[in-house]
Amino acid sequence: MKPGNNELIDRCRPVRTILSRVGDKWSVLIVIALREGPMRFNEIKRAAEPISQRMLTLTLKGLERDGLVSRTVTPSKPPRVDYELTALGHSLREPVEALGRWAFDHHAEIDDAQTRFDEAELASE
Amino acid sequence: MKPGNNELIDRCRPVRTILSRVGDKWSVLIVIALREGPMRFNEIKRAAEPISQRMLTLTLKGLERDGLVSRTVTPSKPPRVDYELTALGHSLREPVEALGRWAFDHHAEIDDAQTRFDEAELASE
DNA sequence: CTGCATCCAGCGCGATACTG
DNA sequence: CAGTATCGCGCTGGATGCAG
Repeated sequence: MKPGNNELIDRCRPVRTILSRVGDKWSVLIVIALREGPMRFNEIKRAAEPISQRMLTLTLKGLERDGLVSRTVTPSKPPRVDYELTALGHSLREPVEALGRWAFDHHAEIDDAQTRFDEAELASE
Repeated sequence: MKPGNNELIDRCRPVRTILSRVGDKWSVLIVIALREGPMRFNEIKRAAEPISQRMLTLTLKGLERDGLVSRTVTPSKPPRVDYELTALGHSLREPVEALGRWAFDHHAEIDDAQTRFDEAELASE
């Protein structure tokens, strides 16, 4: 086996971890929602509808743990919590938006491919 | 509610679909493995270790359905099946590799952030 | 308003065994 | 070699209720 083969996996390990963040159901949506400035919990919830409260909490905590989002509590009454992209979070937007553009540009092709595939499958059954 | 809010979701819907492909556990690994040319089923399996046979089959079928990978059967004995990136599949490599570079460049920062977060969490318990 | 705890259904995915 | 079929566990994620 050529050495290159195993390096593929090794070099991809950290990448895979991050891709699962990016690929999870809500992370990207939240990162994009926060692109123009800080937002409060329920603002994000409305912007990212139909996210459930539970998943918003969990996703925000994950993003905060990864250092992509900062959380600021203002202990007023009622309490106020603002979320904002960190510098790291903003730097992630560039490659993510590139992927978004790709998706936008090609989703018609993908739809077509899927339709053709499904029809071919039906025909052979 | 401002109209802008819903556009966010609507414009992201096709994007989200594609992000789930990209974010799933094996798709990207396979796309990268195929970057230099066609490979046979078991070649990919070895390159993408420790993928299970089941997941390789399913992932390849998904990629084929999306038009990212083509499947060519040579009915010899034993049978031979080659998988290869389509033009669409190759075009996906660019944004994916950009994301990969971002992940590679920043995974140390993310590790640090996670460590700090986890320590802060421990301290407060 | 913000967020955690609990319960619960669905299915992603791995292990294993079998076919052409 | 290249799949398909089946089973089962664990995690994801939704609904609801409670707390600060």
